[in-house]
Amino acid sequence: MAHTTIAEKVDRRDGRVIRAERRRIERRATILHAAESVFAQRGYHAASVDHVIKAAGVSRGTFYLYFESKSAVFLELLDGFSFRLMSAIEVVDASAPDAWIRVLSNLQRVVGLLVENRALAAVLFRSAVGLDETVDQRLERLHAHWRKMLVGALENGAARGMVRAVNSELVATALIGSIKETLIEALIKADKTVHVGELARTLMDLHLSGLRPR
Amino acid sequence: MAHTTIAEKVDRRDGRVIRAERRRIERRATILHAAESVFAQRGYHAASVDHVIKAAGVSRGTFYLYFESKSAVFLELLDGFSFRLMSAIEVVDASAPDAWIRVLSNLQRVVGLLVENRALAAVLFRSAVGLDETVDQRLERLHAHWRKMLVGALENGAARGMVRAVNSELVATALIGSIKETLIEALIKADKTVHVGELARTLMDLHLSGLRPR
Amino acid sequence: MAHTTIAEKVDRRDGRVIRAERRRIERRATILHAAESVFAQRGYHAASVDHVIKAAGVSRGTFYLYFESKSAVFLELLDGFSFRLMSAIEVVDASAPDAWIRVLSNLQRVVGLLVENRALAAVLFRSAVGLDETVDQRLERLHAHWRKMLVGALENGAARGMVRAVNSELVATALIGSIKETLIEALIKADKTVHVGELARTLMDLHLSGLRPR
Amino acid sequence: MAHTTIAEKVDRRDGRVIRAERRRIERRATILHAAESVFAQRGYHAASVDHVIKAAGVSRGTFYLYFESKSAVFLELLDGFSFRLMSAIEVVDASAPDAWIRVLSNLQRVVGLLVENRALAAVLFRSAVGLDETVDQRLERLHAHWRKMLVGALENGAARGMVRAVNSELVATALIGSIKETLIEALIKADKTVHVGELARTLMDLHLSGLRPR
DNA sequence: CATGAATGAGAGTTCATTCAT
DNA sequence: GATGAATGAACTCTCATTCAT
Repeated sequence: MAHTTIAEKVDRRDGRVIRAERRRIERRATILHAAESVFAQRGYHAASVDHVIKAAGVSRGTFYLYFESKSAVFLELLDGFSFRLMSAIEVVDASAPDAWIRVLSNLQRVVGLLVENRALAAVLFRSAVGLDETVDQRLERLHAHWRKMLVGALENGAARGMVRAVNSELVATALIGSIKETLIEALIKADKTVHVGELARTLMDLHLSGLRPR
Repeated sequence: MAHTTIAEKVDRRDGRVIRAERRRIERRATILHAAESVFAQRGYHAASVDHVIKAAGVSRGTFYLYFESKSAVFLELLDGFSFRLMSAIEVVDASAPDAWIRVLSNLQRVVGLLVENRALAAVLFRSAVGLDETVDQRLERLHAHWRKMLVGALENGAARGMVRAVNSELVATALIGSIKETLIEALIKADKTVHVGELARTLMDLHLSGLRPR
Repeated sequence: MAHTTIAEKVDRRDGRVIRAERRRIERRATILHAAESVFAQRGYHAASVDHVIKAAGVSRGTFYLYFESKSAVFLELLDGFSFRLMSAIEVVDASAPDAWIRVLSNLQRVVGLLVENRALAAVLFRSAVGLDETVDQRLERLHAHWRKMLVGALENGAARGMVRAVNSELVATALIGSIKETLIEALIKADKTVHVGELARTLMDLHLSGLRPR
Repeated sequence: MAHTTIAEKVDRRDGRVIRAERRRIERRATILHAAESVFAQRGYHAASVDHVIKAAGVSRGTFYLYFESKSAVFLELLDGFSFRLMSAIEVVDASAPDAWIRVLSNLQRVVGLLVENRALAAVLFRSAVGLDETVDQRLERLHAHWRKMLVGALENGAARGMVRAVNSELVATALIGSIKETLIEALIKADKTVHVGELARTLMDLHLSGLRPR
């Protein structure tokens, strides 16, 4: 992306450039994966560029050839993961009869994705603040994005009578918080097997029906 | 402190010793407050002893005269605040007719305390993991303590018919998460005025009645 | 070193890699020599990493690139020198007719080596104790090793009738002390020219024949 | 010595001053003793002013009221000990029939003194160099003094036929070295009981008769 | 005289980033 | 492109000394 413009690629499609391009992409991926596992194991701060390049089998200089900085790699991991998370969420038609089942499916897919990528998920959720100015800002933005999505869904749902009318900003934040916290707990502390289904169902039941005895 | 016996202190209660003692306490408080705001602004890692001493208007040596280490100050802030938080919570008799009102009062007091000490609250809630072994452990312990308390309350409440039976571990974690997240939002991002009452009421209403339309 | 396999090194024996390798070795030597002279001038404690890097014309980071710590450099100097010293000593067959001449040769070689490396010798002999646990232990070990060697030689010599029977532990220690002290004097205080031959001969004569008039 | 001149003492011998003076002397001694044991236990460098004042039960300021600096205390200990050592040596008339016995007595007294004050002796002997500029210089001076004394004795003895003619400078240094080294060994490493008599006798025998079989 | 709070220069070490080869 | 040697600012912490009280 950085040094080889698309124009160049089109210009000399004689094989050489293509192969070099492929090499570039592979190298980038190698470093990215190495960084992921290092960050996941040690957290953002305790993970050093040294750890990453050793895990990737790449020289120091090469690292900086493919990534601007330590925080840039982290940012990219963040973005990629966030994208996959977003992609797992399917828009639910509130008027459909199985609307709630579909919401539950969404939640299950999200939880499943997080559990599958537990290491990265843990890093993303626990490395809350103070890592690096750029990283902090991006995390903030991601959060804002998620919250906005949820706010929209709540208001939409309220309009269609699926949920009752609430302070949607506040409730959205609360829902995110409850998901994050239960997942952190589930991912990091407990024994490694997480019942994705139960977790999702319990959360949904709680938020749907509340704690008051029926 | 070492060579000033209690006798001596009593002997010369003519101002000298007393004033010195007061100065010590004030100095300590100055540093502690400076540390609080620095930690709140930058997070544990990005905050350096240098920042703290400059904010406190104190020399490097003085800092280490009053605190053993950077992590020691942080730990002290943590412990002190956690204690005040705990003290704000009153045990509620589940069979009392005004039980829910008292729970709401508890929640309001906690939220109020957090809002009043927004800087410290931010530190407490947002500080990432992987900072320092001691700090990590203490944060973990605090969290475990809070969760255990809530789990106890939920199970007690379920036994008395105040709340329905749920997976109390999971629900406790979810509740903590929702409180944490809404408070982080309220404290840091939004305009400085937080409606303590509304926040507490909304949270309680959400968790009590859920989102399903009545 | 880590990612440069031997194959690679062989592959491009066209100068590049070789020159880099040589540069590394030279740099290491530069730092080591700088450290040697700094340690010699100021002693272990008064010598700081700062002094060393300034003397070597090298940055702080570079120092730690080549050596693990301040004590590591010192230890390396110690070990290297001790090895050369040991290598200078030839085992003497006590039954040979020129045994004493060979002992004298040994002594001369040792003294010569010390005089040639006066800076290092000074470090080795004068450095005080209580500097650093690791350093202390190593110095102790070296000393013990030398003493043991001498004790063995004395007992062996006594068995073959070359020397008379004495408290070999005590005498070995005394011999070492006399060598150390005369060398410290010779190396550091006096004018720079030391008569290696005379020093060795005088010492040997003293210890062989004693002070009593013949 | 420092703040109360003799003139003052004579001026107002009304009791007050005298008592104050006595207090001063006692305090000074207290600190000095504390320093001695601290230095002995930890060596010059590892011993801090903090250790000393705590051992003496005296405040930081008071320490600096009686001694100019950390090194000043050490210097004073050094001087005092050196003085006692010198006082233990009796001038031997080389023409007396029991001259050698008297030399042995001297050696025994010196060794005995060192053994009695093993802690301090060890510090003095092992803290060779690089402690502090002032301390280094003083140690050098002390050494030079001892050596000069011994050189004089050797030359005197040679003139009277008590010992044979040797390079007295070199031999004096060698003798000092052998005494120092054996004492360090005896004082620090070995089990606590040192046979003063044997040590002195062995040393003297070695230096008198040498190692050559009779 | 006595105190001990305050100082700040200096210690060793780390690590993200640069750049000559 | 790729390398890894080199950099230096920044970090936490120590301790001999000063000085207001």
